Amino acid sequence: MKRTRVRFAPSPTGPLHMGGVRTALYNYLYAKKNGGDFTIRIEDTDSHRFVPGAEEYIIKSLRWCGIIPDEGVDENGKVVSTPSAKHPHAPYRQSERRSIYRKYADQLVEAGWAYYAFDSAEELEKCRAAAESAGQTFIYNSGTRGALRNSLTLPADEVATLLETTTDWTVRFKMPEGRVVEMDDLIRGHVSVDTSTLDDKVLWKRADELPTYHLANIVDDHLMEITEVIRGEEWLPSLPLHYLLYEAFGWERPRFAHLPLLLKPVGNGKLSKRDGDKMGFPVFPLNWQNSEGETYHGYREDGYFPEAFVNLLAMLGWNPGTEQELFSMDELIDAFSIDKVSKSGAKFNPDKAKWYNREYLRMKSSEELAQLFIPVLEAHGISGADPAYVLKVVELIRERATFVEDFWTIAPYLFIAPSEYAAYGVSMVPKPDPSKPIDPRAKVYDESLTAPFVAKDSEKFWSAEIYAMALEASRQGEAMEDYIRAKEWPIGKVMNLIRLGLTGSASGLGVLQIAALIGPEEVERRMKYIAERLA
RNA sequence: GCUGGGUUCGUAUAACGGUUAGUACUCAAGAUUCUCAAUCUUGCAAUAUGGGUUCGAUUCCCGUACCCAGUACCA
Repeated sequence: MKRTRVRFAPSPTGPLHMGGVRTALYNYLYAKKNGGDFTIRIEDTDSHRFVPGAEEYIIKSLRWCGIIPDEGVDENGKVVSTPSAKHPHAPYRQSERRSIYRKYADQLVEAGWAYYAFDSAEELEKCRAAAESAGQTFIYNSGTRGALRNSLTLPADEVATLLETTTDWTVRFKMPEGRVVEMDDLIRGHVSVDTSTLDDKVLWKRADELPTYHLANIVDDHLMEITEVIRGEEWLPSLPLHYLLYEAFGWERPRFAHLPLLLKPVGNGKLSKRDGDKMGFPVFPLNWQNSEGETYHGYREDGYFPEAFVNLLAMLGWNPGTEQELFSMDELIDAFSIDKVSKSGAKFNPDKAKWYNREYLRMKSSEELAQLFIPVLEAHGISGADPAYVLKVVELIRERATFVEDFWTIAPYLFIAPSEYAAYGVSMVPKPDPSKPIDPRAKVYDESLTAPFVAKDSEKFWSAEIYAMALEASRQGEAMEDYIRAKEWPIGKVMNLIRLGLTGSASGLGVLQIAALIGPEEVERRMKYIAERLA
């Protein structure tokens, strides 16, 4: 039995988005499930589209997710360029493997599976334009190659000269005529394609002496002893070519699995990097800044736990057939099975993503969450917070939080006094009730506190009354509820007013809980402040 | 256009010829409460469509519609 070996082969043309991470994850799960190796190979055969920093970003992203390669371009942050016991197949970057591919391209030409093509890009462009104006599509294949400039049509000596003297020729695959390629896909089952619909793909380019994806991919997968190729659905159309390439080389081919695409949450089409910022969710694992200085949001920076991100990604297009939804990486490895991967594209649901994060947040201990919360507090200018106090806050808020950041956004007033009051809250302060006139001179409450209201106008009597009750009640500390009930005051109204004073907001945590946390002196201070502000 | 792939509640999916078509997210209502969340309970909501095959089709076959991908000297 051959050892299972899979690879994740990204192209460093930009940041890896969540669809790419999912592809890597499924490869990783498959490898680990089968006790095999997960390798990373960088497919940088397109010299024009190389983006600095992209490769590093990809490796860092996968590491954040806990997807650690057994073998590959980078381990522990350093470049692996020369073969070693641990890295027998190095280098893992195709640009560093340049010298390998030429001989395979030539081998195919010698065997009659490929030929040299001398058509310039402009000539081909002309062919395409001509076909298009005739309402057809130009295909470089058995139907057209006889009329084009290549080693099949040109005399041998001219071919030899061109090979020597020009530098823009290519090696093209000679797509056989009239064959039906029968293929098997681990996810889709049997697929067949007629070769007459396929074209003579470029395999190798003299201009930069680099192979194209197709050649490099097959050669490297073979050399690296890959047993299963698990990749995105966009590769399904080139599967016949890849099958034929294995046949041409006489190599045993790996098994293939084409994963469904990740689709945008609303509307049609696949998830693109713009969708996230438009719809308010990240599409990248980590923040990414492009060359124009624009930053794209990352799951990490938006507060997602890597375990939650991995979990939600795993469940997009795969499911174990049970009702379990929460999986650790080890559980995923244990449950993973490629034939449970669905065939259709999965629309990403940001709400569900948040749900996953909340579930993971709830699984963490309050101590751990408090630890994570400290830096958030510091970022908001709260330094040197008492760890015991922070822990109490976390315990009070944890059930309502989705992200660690929420510990701050839900109740900043547990750390700083409110300076503004929500308009809605202020509007809820009771208005005068004509049917229930209050005697402004009643001496039930502290006159110094009710005075501002009484002095202004009778319209505010009722408000003043409530303020006075709230102030009085707030002085009772944690006993305020009993006090209010004993006095038979309208508990909801009084409590809401105290909450407004304490938090600046019309809704939120329990008043008693807030009072207990911030302490009686702070309660008094805040209540006096609101009395002055709203007078 | 052509070639290939896909199609179960709004979303992710379960049901590998026989179920009142299940679950989760979202949404709605109720309970609870000093408010808001959380929580609990209940509810709304799906087999794209037309033909076959079969005693019986979500499930198998064919057509149609729609969606997606590919159609580069990009991956």
